[in-house]
Amino acid sequence: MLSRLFSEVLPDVQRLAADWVEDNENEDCKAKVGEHEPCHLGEDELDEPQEGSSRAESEMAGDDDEDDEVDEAEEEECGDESGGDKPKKRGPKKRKMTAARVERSKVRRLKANARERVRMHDLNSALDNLRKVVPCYSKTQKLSKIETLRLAKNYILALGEILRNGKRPDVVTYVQMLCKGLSQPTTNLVAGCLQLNTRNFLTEPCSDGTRFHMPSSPFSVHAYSYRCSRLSSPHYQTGTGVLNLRGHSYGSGYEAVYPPGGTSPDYSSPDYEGQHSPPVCMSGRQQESSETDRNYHYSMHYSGLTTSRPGHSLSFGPSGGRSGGAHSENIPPFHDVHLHHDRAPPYEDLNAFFHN
DNA sequence: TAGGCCATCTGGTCCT
DNA sequence: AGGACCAGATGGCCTA
Repeated sequence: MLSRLFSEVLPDVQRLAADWVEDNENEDCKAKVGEHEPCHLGEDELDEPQEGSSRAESEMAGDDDEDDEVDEAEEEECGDESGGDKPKKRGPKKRKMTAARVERSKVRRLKANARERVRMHDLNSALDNLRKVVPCYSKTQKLSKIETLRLAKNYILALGEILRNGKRPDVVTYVQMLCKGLSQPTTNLVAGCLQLNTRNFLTEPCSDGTRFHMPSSPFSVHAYSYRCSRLSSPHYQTGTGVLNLRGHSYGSGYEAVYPPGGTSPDYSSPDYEGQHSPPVCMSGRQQESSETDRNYHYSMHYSGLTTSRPGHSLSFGPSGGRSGGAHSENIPPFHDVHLHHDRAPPYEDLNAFFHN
């Protein structure tokens, strides 16, 4: 089902991400699959097939007539005289389980297990690709499968909405769409990413002197890489990279993707459907290699500054948005912010950072 | 220790 | 017949 989703909904996204991924993780994955040994296969169970496996056993029948002369007793054992309260099974009479047949069944089961492992690894690779193209990506702390799918769905819907409207979305709306149905940690994560992104829109002057590059296309996407050690652990706070979101301290570790927005997410807004979340870890610990840094087209580095506004919504942006707050009051200053402003075509812009 | 997430095994079903 | 796909079961790992 997941693979169908990917193939139907995200073929382009996957293709774009694949270039970046395939040389790395896919190869590793395949290698692991190849060398993986079937674990705990339960030889005993295979030697004595379970009752439920009768179909499988019968499937492999037909090519071993040479075994038919074996024990008549076995036939009674696995015959269709189920007796008792079990309904009589229809279909071809089950062949008796000879030693050779059992052996073949074993081999077939092993092969099926190996195929299943490969299939699941492929599926996981696709999920990894998907993680890289949804907002908030971290190599060190992956979103769970279900959260990745939910966020991807919301992201697609949000982008589709942008396409339909042909204009920049309100950040509040954007956050709401992205966070719909997400767990609290993921909601916090996405919102935190958006907060940081919006800040940079406001604080980082563009090369051409303008305050913020607002491409003509609504698809301008800006990504920032943060550092995070563990998404599900709210207590990872290190000396750097911790900021506060809705009264909680957040570090970073994630790469976020956003359309440009002018207003802030307002968690106190009645429109906000996401759950208000407990603190989520976004540790500022510099865990990843400098090479990883280089790989991210957009990267953000900031020193550990924390704002504490318990019980308050995010509030930033020059226009104030619904929260109406001035970002300078709520946002810790950033140091050494690296932001690239590209004027690439919409879709290139959208995906550019995934390949850098 | 409970709960969440995950990988793996397994049998059933469908398709080629 | 064999492979792909699916869902249930199981056990391991991690975190609160």
